[in-house]
Amino acid sequence: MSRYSANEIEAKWQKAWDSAGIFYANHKADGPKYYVLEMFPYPSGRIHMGHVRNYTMGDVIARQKLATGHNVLHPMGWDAFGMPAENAAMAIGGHPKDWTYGNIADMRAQMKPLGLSIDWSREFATCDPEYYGQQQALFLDMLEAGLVYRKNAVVNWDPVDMTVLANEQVENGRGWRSGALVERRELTQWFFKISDYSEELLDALDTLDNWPAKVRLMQENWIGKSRGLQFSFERTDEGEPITVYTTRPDTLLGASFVGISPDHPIAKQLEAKDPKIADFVAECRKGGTTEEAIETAEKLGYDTGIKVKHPLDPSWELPVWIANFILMDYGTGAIFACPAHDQRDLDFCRKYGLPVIDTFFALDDDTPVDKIAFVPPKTEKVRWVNHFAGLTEATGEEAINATVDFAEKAGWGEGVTKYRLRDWGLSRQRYWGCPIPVVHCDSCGVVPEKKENLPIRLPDDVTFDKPGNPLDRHPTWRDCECPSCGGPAKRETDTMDTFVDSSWYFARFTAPHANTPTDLAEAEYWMNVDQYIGGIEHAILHLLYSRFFARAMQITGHLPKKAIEPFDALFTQGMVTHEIYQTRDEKDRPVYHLPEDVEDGKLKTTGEAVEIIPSAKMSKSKKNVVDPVSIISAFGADTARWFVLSDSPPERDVEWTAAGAEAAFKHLSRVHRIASEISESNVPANSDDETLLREMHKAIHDVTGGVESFGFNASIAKLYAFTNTLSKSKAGTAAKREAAKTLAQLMSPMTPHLSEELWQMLGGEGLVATAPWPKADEAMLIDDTITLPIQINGKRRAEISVAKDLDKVEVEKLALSTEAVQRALDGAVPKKVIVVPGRIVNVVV
RNA sequence: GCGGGCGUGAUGGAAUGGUAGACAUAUCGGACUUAAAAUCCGAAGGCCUUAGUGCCGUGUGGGUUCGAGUCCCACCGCCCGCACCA
Repeated sequence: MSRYSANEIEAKWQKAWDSAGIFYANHKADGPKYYVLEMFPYPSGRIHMGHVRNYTMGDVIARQKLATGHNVLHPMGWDAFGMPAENAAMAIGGHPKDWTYGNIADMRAQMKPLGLSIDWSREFATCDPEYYGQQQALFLDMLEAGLVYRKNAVVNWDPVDMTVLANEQVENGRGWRSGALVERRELTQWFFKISDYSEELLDALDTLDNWPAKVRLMQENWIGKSRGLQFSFERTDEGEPITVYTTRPDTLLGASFVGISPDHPIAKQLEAKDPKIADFVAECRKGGTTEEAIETAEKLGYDTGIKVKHPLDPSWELPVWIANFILMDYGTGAIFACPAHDQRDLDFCRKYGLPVIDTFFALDDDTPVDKIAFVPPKTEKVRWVNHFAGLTEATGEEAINATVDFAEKAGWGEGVTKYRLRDWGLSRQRYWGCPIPVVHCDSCGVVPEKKENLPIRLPDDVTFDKPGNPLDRHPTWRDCECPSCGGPAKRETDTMDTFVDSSWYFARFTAPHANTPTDLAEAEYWMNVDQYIGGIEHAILHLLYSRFFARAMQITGHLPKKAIEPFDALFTQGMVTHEIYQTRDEKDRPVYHLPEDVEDGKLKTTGEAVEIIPSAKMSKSKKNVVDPVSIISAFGADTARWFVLSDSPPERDVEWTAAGAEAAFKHLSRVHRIASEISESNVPANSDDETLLREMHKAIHDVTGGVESFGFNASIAKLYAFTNTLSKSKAGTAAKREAAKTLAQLMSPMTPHLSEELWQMLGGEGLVATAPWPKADEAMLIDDTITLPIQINGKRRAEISVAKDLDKVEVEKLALSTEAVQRALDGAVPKKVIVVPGRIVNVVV
């Protein structure tokens, strides 16, 4: 009898799959297509367990679809541009390109042993000129279609590194690398017009039935639709009226002052004239635009001296303040403040001694607002001081609608819809990204590059010894000819946000070698992605940007209409976690230890006891990482795959434990041993064959159901149970052989190598990977005789054994005749008997 | 503050409104062995001077139902997302 030696088996079958070429996605083949995609990795250099879990899930789907006769597209690529490569160049020298391609080679080598059913012929990296050149072509088409534009925008600026920082790169108001205080700076940047699609992107969320509700909700909140009243305050001087937007127009009679953003045009005018205002505005601009910076900032205001007239009463004058908490890029950059019914406004008015006017009262309480604002509820009745009828009872909603109607009829305001979603700034002052293909010409201005000059390649001869963008100080790269007038011009040195790279890669996979961004015929066949799998951390940005790009690519003729929503189904998987092992150094600072250095709660080296901190996401800094490569060499890829799928539901986190990994390995060894014994046994057919056959069909049914509904843990539980059944069965060899072959097939999406080995051992034809997926026989799923529990008043009291199709009346008779029911009835007639066929009997006494 | 999710044995978790705890881990017992490992077999939610197919039991309290872990309401706890958004 042979032993289970995973590494040998795995190498052997990977070779067999390769030479059979079964994972090449073939457009020409018969059968329905299926496109399964996992979010592609950033080439950091090492794969981690999170990758293993993500790609294994996708692989289970891909392999099961292959076995059910689909043409499967299951590609892999690299999200290869980005800051870490430049940081590595700055920290350890070398070139970002070499670092990135070296990492890709390393990671590919670590990934291949997992035995994923990937069509490697479609592999690309976003830093390949063939890829980013097509991205530049796409950019030019979008520019032509009016989907890209340039404008000034306020950004986080790191004065030491001399670059724009994303909000995520600002920590406590300081640049994450330089530690310098971040400034807000206005720069001319390129933007995608994603905000034009706010309504469309919001409405279409309703069509994404196979997306997690949570993700749809997060996108809905991010797009942030609101309905309100927009109107202008006339000034008492001759200046331009101030337009404000409010979602609570019903509080208009509680107005205390009008506030404008420090970036509002009026503030800018005043800034030029009045040095005090200039100082104040400068003060406001300090600090980043991040949530944290804003959260901790004190509310600051400055009275401009300007007065405006209340729209309902021209003799009522309100002061105009500049306030640091008002954002220029939401609404109109100006508000009217109602302190009685908004906490933020109340705090501000108390600080600066502005009046507080109540316009809403609770039904049973008319105490004036003191320190806590009373926010009128939208759906409950409150008493309201209204503009036309004095005091009335109304819900907030009624009050809002009444006010909008009133303003529109009176002609001084209109109901408008606003969105929180802002245009997507794509300019980055970095080297390692896709160059924006435009040039700046003194006589022609901003001119798009000619398509025949694409790709605009990144120069290789760059240095990272100074901060800032190396493209800016490259001696010759910037210099070029104006594509329009032929005169001397300068290339744009900003590169694209790396989110652009990942916003269309799924489309490129359908024709990765085309000399246009996509090949429409291929896209027509393969799109949409039938199943997309990735982390919840991409719930908003990546997925929203991709949805926008799918629309932009249709407008520019690069995707067919059907791909308006590129991902038919989305699954967000949980993380892989591990306990953290910690000791303390002489200064009581924590020292973390790798799991491989700890045994029985003690350090292997010194025997010192470690403190065990509850499981958390695997991270290098806490050292609670397990290297997939070492797991694969110790137990094999199938064990790693089996383990990451078992125990926890896929959307939840799974805790990696050494014991669990060993148990997975033991189980696979056991299956190997059982199959091996069967292949060598010779037991004649007998009465247990039928029972085993029924169990087999139940297993087919349950495992298939689990795989098709992302219940991998449930499938695996059923596979354990079926293995136990098979192991204990006294059935004849022929029946056991069939059952074992089916077991191999059912396991094959999870443990593809072992399954091939078992399949071969048991005399299966060809490769199990391409053998038709077994079908459950419905008739075999219900036993001839079933056990029915008998409840009395909803409590289980007895059970009866009945034929599966026994008539309801007969079942009732049988149930009533049981001793427990007779005892409970004590001669009385039951009030009611509920018989749920095949399920339960409930007797109400 | 707003929005969403989750609370089940020692642990991970299972359960279209129908036998709660499948399956696995850890634990305990037995077989095999000189012994251990491996393997195989088995026990196992809690309670009890009545060991009974007895009572209790899915965060807490109510409700709907013949029947609730599952549906509804309130509360407690934990987790996640968003947020000076007017």
